[in-house]
Amino acid sequence: MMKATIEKGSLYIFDCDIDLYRTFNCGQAFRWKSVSDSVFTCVLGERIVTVSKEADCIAISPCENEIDKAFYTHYFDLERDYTAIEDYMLSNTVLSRCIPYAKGIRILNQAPFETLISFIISANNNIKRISKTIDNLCAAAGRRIGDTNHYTFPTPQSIADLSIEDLLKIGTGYRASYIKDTAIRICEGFPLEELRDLDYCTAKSKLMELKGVGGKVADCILLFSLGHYNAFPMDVWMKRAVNALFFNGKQVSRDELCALIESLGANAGIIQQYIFHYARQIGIK
DNA sequence: CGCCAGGATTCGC
DNA sequence: GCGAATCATGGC
Repeated sequence: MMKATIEKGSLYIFDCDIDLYRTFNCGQAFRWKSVSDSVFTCVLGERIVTVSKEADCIAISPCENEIDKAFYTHYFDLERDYTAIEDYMLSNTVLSRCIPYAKGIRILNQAPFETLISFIISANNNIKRISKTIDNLCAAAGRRIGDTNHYTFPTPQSIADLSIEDLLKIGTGYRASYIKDTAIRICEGFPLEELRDLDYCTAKSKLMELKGVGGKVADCILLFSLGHYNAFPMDVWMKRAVNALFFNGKQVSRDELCALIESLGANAGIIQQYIFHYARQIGIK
């Protein structure tokens, strides 16, 4: 059990080996900004959240009550035993290579609609520009918080209300119509939150009904916002990493890939994120 | 400048 | 069901 206390508007978690930098920069989230080496900030829901770490203690604010604490516990996936996952990886000759580069990553439980739109934007795009485009989208259609430079992520309706020209100006490129169409589908009642309770394959198929959502983007949404930890997103980095790490550089068949993912078990998606970050850190080719 | 990016869609077979 | 062309655009 994690040790935690709420004090003076902050939540303190003790004996926590999360690596904040890796967690916020491993390609699962696009809006966290670093204030310093150990302090990061992001808008979550309607408020500006700040997280810092000193030794093995992380501080999260604002936190006023048990409801806030429960939100952060879920968001940062604090109840999961990541040590067990990392120990499993260390026991595997191939996976152990990722640990020095990726130890301390947590899979965040992000807001599904934000994750959906963010990963539609991610298609055939680079992480720097994805972040910038999302920031533009928030400034254009989100709500400004006080007189700060922070904005909430837009509601489905406020994105649906944007014109294609607006979305192009923001920098979404050819994904503009996908974003608008998908936002409209959500407004019309697409059961995004309910995908959490469906089995993985059914939830993935349902997501892929949305414009701009193919298999890889669906896996990202399932893994980063809907609790499907077996989802295993395969982008260009992961393809290179899997080829290099598990198949000695040879091309992989679909069946071989499925067998590999299956062998990684219920936490395959979490392991995937460690591999992904490793691949990017070493600049795998 | 040319190539790349957490790919999806569309089309032809 | 599978390969190839196409898509918009900043980063490097």
